[in-house]
Amino acid sequence: MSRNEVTASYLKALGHPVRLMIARELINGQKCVGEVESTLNIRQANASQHLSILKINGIVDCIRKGNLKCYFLKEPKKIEQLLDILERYQ
Amino acid sequence: MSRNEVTASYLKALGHPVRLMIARELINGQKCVGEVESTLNIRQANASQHLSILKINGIVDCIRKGNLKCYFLKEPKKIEQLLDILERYQ
DNA sequence: CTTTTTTATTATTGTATATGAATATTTAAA
DNA sequence: TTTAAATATTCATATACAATAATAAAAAAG
Repeated sequence: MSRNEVTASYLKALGHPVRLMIARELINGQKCVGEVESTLNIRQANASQHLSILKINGIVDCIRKGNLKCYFLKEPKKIEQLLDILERYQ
Repeated sequence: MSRNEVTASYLKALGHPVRLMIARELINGQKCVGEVESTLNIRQANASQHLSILKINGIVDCIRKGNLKCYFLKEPKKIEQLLDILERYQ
């Protein structure tokens, strides 16, 4: 994939209301799948699917913590900066 | 649309390789549809459709110049900053 | 006016995406 | 080692998106 395609894919991954909201939530710290599920009020499978897309695109990563799998932003500052720019004055 | 949805839609509009490339091209100044078409080597209808999506999402605007319709970035600095952040170290 | 140039729209078709239900997998706890 | 809890995957279906061809519309030039 070219750099343009990689960037487009990254933007596309963020360009879904549920996934964007997940990213927002993760700014405040890591969350396990169940927390994402209940915070956003979506189905378990759906949360897992969206997290998978974010992971594939390098937006999040995860670690297992016992029973749970905790997802976190790989580059939280980057996400914060993006949102700052996107929503400044909006 | 909520702020989250507006932002997601904006990201989604940019999250297509052709549209992202159009945005890149427009950083260097406005282009008419035919120029976009030939620069990116895509069909006329396709260029027009992608430009329409960018316009609907507030990424570009256009002015008629005689025969032509010139498209330009509404917030070129914003696009530049986004790309800077997205592609820093990539 | 008619013709040409440029851009937009429509219709079609194929592909991709999103969601939910059901099931499988993984890990920890009993 | 079974059972329960958490997460992932698969499958089915509905919807959205992308690209093309064909056509329409708008403006300028002749």
